Amino acid sequence: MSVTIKDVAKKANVAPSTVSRVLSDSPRISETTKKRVRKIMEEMGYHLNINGRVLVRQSTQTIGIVMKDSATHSFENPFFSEILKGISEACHTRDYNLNLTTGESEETIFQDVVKMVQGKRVDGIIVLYSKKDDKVVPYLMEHNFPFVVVGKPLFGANKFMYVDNDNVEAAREAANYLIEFGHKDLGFIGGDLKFEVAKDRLQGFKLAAEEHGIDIQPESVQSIDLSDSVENGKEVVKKMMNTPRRPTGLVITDDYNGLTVMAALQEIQIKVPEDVSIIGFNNTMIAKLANPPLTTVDTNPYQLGYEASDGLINILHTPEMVKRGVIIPTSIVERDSCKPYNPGIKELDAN
Amino acid sequence: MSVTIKDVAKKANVAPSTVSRVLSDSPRISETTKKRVRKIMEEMGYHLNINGRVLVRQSTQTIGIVMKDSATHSFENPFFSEILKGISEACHTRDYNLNLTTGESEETIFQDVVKMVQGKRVDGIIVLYSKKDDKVVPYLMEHNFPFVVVGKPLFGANKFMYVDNDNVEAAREAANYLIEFGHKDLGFIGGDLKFEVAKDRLQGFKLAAEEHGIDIQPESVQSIDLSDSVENGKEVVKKMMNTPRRPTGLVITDDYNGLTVMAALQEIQIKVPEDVSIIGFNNTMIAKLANPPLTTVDTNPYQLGYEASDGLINILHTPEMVKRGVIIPTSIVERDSCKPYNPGIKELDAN
DNA sequence: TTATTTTATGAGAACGATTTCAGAAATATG
DNA sequence: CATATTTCTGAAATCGTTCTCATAAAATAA
Repeated sequence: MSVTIKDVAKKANVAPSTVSRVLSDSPRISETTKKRVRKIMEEMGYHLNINGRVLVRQSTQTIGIVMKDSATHSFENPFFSEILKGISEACHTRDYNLNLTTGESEETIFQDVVKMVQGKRVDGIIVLYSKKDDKVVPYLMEHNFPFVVVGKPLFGANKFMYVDNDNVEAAREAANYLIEFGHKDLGFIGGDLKFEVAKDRLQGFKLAAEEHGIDIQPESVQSIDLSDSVENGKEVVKKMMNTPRRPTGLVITDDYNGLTVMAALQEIQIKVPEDVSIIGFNNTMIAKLANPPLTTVDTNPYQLGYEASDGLINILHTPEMVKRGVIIPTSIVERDSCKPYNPGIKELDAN
Repeated sequence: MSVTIKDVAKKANVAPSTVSRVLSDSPRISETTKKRVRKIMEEMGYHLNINGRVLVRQSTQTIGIVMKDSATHSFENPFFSEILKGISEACHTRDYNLNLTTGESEETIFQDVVKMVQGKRVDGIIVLYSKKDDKVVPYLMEHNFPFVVVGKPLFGANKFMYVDNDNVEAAREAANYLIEFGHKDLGFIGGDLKFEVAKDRLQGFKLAAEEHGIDIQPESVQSIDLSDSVENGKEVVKKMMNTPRRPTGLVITDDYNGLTVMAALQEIQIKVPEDVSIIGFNNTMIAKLANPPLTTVDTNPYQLGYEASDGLINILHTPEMVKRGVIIPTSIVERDSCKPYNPGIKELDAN
């Protein structure tokens, strides 16, 4: 159908091998024939068929992306979009392609991964989460397949590369930020504790409280996640705010959830930041555009993605030179959702 | 390296062709040998190498996604994430793979497309935008490559498939919604007019105004888009609100921009919906979670993506059965950002 | 029983590139 | 001028499948 290397070879009166070498700009071909062959390629409208190359090179030059099951709506979360953007750009500069899993459940995603690996569809994989009892990472390790995880390494930490934030430290800082503002009743609204991020951030939060001799009411530690309905999420918040020692400062592990919290607070007439200060995570555009704009921990999702991608490609090229772990720094970006604690408020509103 | 069809064949004492036929469950192979071969495949840990198949079948079973240049931040917009989710799920049910362009500029994206097409990396392409003077669609048409565009067909409409909303009607309805609320001074904040969506929605907006004998102040029609900085966007809004006949009802062509508008209004002490009613587009989670929750035109992005994907795959399977255009219905979902016009307000705030 | 059809499998040529090995031509060396 | 080197190109195997065509064996018909 379309013009192949052989067609070009015939027309140029050279061997296919020569054409192939011209294609890869081999120094073993003289400039004159290169020019001639290139001209003929142009004339005939030749274009490399990548699949032939893939077969012999045993390399697809594409990397696979594994997201959490879309039941948990990762697509909805701008955090993932940002990571994806970072990955995408790193791939582009290194001339790699991107392949997305399309599975919806944990199981179908796993099958996608198997297909990618065994079918040799991709050269390496980026796993966009870290979760206990997940089959993906163990599978990849077992099969010795190059991969990097964005998140905390759960086991065999020294056996594969990961890119992560220091989430316990980040959460500690977030809590400290509120504490420094004088807040003594702190609340934590995290995500699904099956994921490591959520655990780490909770740990950091507790750590900060402990260090400052603040004790946390059990009711003030809750989790909502994207698989919950918004209504559910709001319920959780309302319940928390309806406890005797309701928090005046909230650490929320995701900007997206931050919006849910704000919506809930709005409904029960609690004002941010006047009545309660909240600090989010990720610094996605959501935080910037929220009303009021959200103070948040910038986890640099773009860079998370970029480093993961770049690191994976490095591993692919020089497997011996493995960067074991990359920790992307976090920083608090101050906006308008936090305020020094105003002792008057509490009594006034208490019921 | 890994076990191939030939290895299995040898061990099972059959020809490679037989193994291949077992793989595709051909009725021409007896159940007994099928069973035997399958068992051996299992034992040897055989797994199909997709690349061999791709080469002979001349089909990759993957479809390519082309987004607007990421300079315009399409990744950031949950609207695209939703579309992507729809595409992803359609692909999954039909067992197709997904390949993303990684280019950042219009030019590099175009090159990505050329690579996809010429390199035979994908069987078909979904173009996630419609834009005048864009090279992608003409290129695909010229090369007779299967594709569908999400957006309005610009030329050769009867030559390719598209999935779109009726954007002029949708915008007309949005404007009417405000008009029915008694708003007489209407504003429009659109996106980049290079894109067809933006044009259509502006047209619909003007149509509604005309039909109701409302004349629109030229200063009340502005555009901001994602490639602008947030600050720029806010400036535009503030300027518009600082005109003698400032609008009391705003149609905004994207929820995302809706947030920008709300942030700007907030800064100049204009309240939504008390002082100005706003209606957004797309019904992304942003709208749901905004403060106040945004009344918005639901464009069903998920379905937009799903239909595009599904349609493309249909085209790939039966090229003769082309659905030329699919129009996804829109509907207004009412939330809290719109209110009947309160004549008092205007005079009160006017300066 | 013989001829004919059906069923089950095998042989081998693709698919479109890359790459090793070898050899011809050109150049350098003695 | 003969030989050794270097430079350039070609032949052919290979990557892992699929698929057409042929054929042996089994089943059916005559």
